[in-house]
Amino acid sequence: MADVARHAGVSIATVSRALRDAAVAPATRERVLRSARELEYVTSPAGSGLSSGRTKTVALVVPFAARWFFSEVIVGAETALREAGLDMLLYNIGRTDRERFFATLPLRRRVDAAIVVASSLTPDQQHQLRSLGIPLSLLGSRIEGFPSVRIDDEHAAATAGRHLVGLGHRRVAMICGDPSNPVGTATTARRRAGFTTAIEAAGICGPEVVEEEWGITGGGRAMGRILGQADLPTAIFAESDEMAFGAMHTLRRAGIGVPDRISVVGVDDHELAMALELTTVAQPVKEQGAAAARALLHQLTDSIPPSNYDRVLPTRLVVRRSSAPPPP
Amino acid sequence: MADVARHAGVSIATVSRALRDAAVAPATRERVLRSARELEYVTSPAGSGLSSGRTKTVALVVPFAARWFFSEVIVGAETALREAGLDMLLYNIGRTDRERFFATLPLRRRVDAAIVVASSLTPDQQHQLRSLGIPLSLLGSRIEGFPSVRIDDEHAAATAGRHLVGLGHRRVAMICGDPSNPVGTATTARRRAGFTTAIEAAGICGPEVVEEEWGITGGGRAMGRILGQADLPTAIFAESDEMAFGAMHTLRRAGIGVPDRISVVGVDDHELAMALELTTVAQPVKEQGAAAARALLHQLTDSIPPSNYDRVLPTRLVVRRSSAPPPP
DNA sequence: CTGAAAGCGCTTACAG
DNA sequence: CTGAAAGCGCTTACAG
Repeated sequence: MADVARHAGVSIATVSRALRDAAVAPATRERVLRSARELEYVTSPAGSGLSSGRTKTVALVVPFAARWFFSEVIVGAETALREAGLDMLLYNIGRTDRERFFATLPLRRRVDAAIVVASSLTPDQQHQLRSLGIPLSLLGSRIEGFPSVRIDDEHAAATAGRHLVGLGHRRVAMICGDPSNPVGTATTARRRAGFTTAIEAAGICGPEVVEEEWGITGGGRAMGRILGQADLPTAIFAESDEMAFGAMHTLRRAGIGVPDRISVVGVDDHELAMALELTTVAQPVKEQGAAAARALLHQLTDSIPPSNYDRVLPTRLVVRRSSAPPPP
Repeated sequence: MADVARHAGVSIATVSRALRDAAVAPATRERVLRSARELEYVTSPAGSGLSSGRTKTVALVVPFAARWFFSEVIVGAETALREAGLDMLLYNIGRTDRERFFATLPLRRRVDAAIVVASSLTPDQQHQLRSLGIPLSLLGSRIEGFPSVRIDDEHAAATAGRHLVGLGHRRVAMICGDPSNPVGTATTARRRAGFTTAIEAAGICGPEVVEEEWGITGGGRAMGRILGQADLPTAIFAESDEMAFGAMHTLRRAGIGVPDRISVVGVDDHELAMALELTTVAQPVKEQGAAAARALLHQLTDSIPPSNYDRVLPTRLVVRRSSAPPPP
């Protein structure tokens, strides 16, 4: 920076101002910018960060970066942040490192703001996050005091339920992720509640709910357990497309036609849902990531902490060949 | 830090030393650490970075963060880096922003090292990366002067080719990603070469190669084009499992049995490959991410620039139900 | 509009 | 083993 100042014949204070938006005579700014370009000057984030207190960096905390949902969130958030000139630190904090992460909070002093993707946070975790004293935005859930971006899980699940009921199904089951895994519990609970309500509203007795480890394999196992029963349902609702894929796999191996004998519906609209002809309740995931990033940007620039911000993005039913009326 | 020094009754220099490994009397260190803990002291990365010149941050540059391969790389690298106490900045630089990214290199002064996941880099890009003057490691390709972690793509594809030939197939086709997209070209070229060599070594004339946009949809379209021909192949090799999924989808819709009439083989061992019973050449992706991270750590600590480092991880054929002998 | 100066929070030779 | 001091590269009141 001193070099640039010398080269442009001004003080470093002026260089600093010209490089940002601050008040500088147009001619001076022009000269400084040219010098900076010629010398290939790049501002030192450390120097700038130390004196301004801003890092120009945002943290994105996700539990399972490789799952479809979270990888889409990553893309949406990263794009929006990069466009705004912010860098993104990614923390993939799943089940194992979760406690240590929240206890030590490596974000402290490292970032200006953070997006936390989590369906549930313990009171302790909420407290620790708040103690960071930086703008936060929560993705995937609504928790008192945190600005949030999410979908209406109950409504999404109810949509699936009404679709199945509308097709004439009277015996339905639901496949869910494992509730012993604290990450994601709240989402599961909401989808379960929404689906159950929709089913019962149709005068059908509540769905059987089978819980297995989250994912394709878990979905397959859950379906296997259902098939082990005497009285088979005619329709399955899976908490996520990935669990639905596993269920469809088990059905195929068992020689049970989808949707001839059993219909399957998921949630997400995973890229593969189309290839597998899975009926699903689509949710906009990249958009949720981008919206969470933008919520942060607002807080960062307006410095208005919108703790009541609650953006609920729409879902929509996508009917494909995996759902049809039950067999006669 | 001044607070900690006061609280512990030592100078800030001693606090700084005690907090790292530097030489400090055990009793003093103990005292300092206790004070730091009591005061909930956290080192300021900006302060530390400014005076030491180290950022304790590594960049991970990927082209398509949401694709299976890259999301697995992200997980592998992030875990290894976090264990080493390094933070990871993620840059999702696909086709669109690629030029601007390499021209401006936002990594400058921001990170101590970078993992670049790319199958090909233009000479310009290579030059720009080198100009960063930091340890680099390249994932997915081997380029002169960059330490690299990868698989042997030719060998992987040849394995698939020999498998099909061994089953008795004499008419095979290959589905590849679009070569007009510069990202990934080299990988495609190597797999194509490896597969072709294996096929021709069996005395069969080279495979027909169909190129479509990378991904499930592209794979489906490529398969559609193949089906439009008079003389159908009895086996398909797809550059990736995702393209293979698309191909299988098209085959199912067309009522063509897999593997009864056409066998399908992919590369990756995507989580869904098992559910879809896809024969594939598995590659360890998380491990590649972790290995690339470790290569960086070595350079960072030993300060030995191992530009000749070239780690080639093994692949293995996983035979499932999508491949079988050709119909009589 | 511009500059001189203080200061952000550390690390690291240099002495002792 | 420990401390005083310089300095890393910026930003930002404070003057003018």
